[in-house]
Amino acid sequence: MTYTTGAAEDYLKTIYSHTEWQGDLITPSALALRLGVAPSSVTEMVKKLATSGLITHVPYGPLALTDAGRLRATAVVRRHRLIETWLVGEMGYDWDQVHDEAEVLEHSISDRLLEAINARLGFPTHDPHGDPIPAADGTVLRPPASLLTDATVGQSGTVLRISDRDPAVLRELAADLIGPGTEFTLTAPFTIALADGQSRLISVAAAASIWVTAPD
Amino acid sequence: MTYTTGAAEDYLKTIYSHTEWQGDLITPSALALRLGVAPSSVTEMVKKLATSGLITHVPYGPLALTDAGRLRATAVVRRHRLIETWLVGEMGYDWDQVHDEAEVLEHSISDRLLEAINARLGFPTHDPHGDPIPAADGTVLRPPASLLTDATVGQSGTVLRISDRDPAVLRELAADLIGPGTEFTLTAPFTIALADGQSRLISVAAAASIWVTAPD
DNA sequence: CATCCGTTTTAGTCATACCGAAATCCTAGC
DNA sequence: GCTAGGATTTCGGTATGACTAAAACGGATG
Ligand SMILES: [Mn+2]
Ligand SMILES: [Mn+2]
Ligand SMILES: [Mn+2]
Ligand SMILES: [Mn+2]
Repeated sequence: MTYTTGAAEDYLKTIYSHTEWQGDLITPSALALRLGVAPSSVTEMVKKLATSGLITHVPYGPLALTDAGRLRATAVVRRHRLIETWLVGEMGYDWDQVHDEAEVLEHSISDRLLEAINARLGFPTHDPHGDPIPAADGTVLRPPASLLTDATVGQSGTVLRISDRDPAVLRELAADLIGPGTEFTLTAPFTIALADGQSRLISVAAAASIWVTAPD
Repeated sequence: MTYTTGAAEDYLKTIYSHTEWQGDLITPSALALRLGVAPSSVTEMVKKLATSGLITHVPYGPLALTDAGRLRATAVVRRHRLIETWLVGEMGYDWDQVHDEAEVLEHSISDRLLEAINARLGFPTHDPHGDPIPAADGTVLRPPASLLTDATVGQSGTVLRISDRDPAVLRELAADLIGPGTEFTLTAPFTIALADGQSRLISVAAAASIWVTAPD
């Protein structure tokens, strides 16, 4: 019933994250791939999550969070991102070093401690990677964004977020002083001009991790 | 081999804690009692811990930590107490509210984060309850202490630590402004006179939780 | 030397999270 | 419409961890 192991939370988070920037519902096979487990493992967990009223699932169809599931998922995401923000803001971590620690702590920190951290940080709205921190009620403020790899030459905009999946990418961009808020113009695939006129060559891996303001 | 689940850490911690102030080795039945599990459960865990080289155990005899086991145990205690100190010092917790949170986090926080917390706190030597924080190498500085219930009338001394087992006791003492460092003279079982001349009536439960400097 | 208490053995339970192989479903393309 | 092939589920397991009651055992004590 009140089934909330760390594994279940990770499934919920992954289901939620898939829709967060990609838009469409996730399929069991995509979920298996993302989590690095066999499809049959997904089927099993899906059964438990559906029984607990956290997702809906028509057999052979894609997965969708229920309201309860979305609330639980955003709660985990909220923890993850607040913890990351805290590690960078107060504990001396770099933005490429926070993910693993947050991945563990998001399952064990109490609500009370989380809110204490939140208050200390001054109720931040975004984590170090530019990801919005869901509110306690599950609300998320997320502006339209598109990948730098989908941008056209000449397009200008602002970096909104960097996927924190690949630490090497984060280090590359940190060295280039590129992060959320950076204003740019794409001058070639993938070279960008910064506001101060400097030019930066971006690796393909990095470009595929950078989400920017949607073009007009 | 490198067997370190949360449960195993709790067994090690409990074995260690028993010797910390009581002195003698713990027996399986005492351990079972303290942990709230059946004796057969202890036997099983003891087998695993012994196989992993963390404790020594002659059948039907008491339990003793090996050097490796003691190091692991003090490491967990160190985490527990640093976390408690941090919760009180920076996160607005009262000293009767930190135990449960520390009980969970002590198993999931990383060494790196622990050391960052330690540094922020200025490398404290004692937790909010007056318990010494073991060093990273397992060293513990612990002055001789005895229970207030064992003190004789007229005896003077300083409160060294309060057992954090019972939150109600902690709240009682906080209301009386009694804590580690409080100087006192025992005027009756259990009334103490404080340095400013004020007198305090101490409940039996509280007196049995207060450790004071050993009499000369 | 018998008794009895603490300890261990035995034989299980229960929960969680996996997996591969086989069966089944669904649909896109013919 | 039919069918092949890919996705999904079912089925039968494995593995681990933590726990238990009941029975057998051992050893110190009276
Ligand atoms: Mn992250
Ligand atoms: Mn992040
Ligand atoms: Mn404690
Ligand atoms: Mn303490």
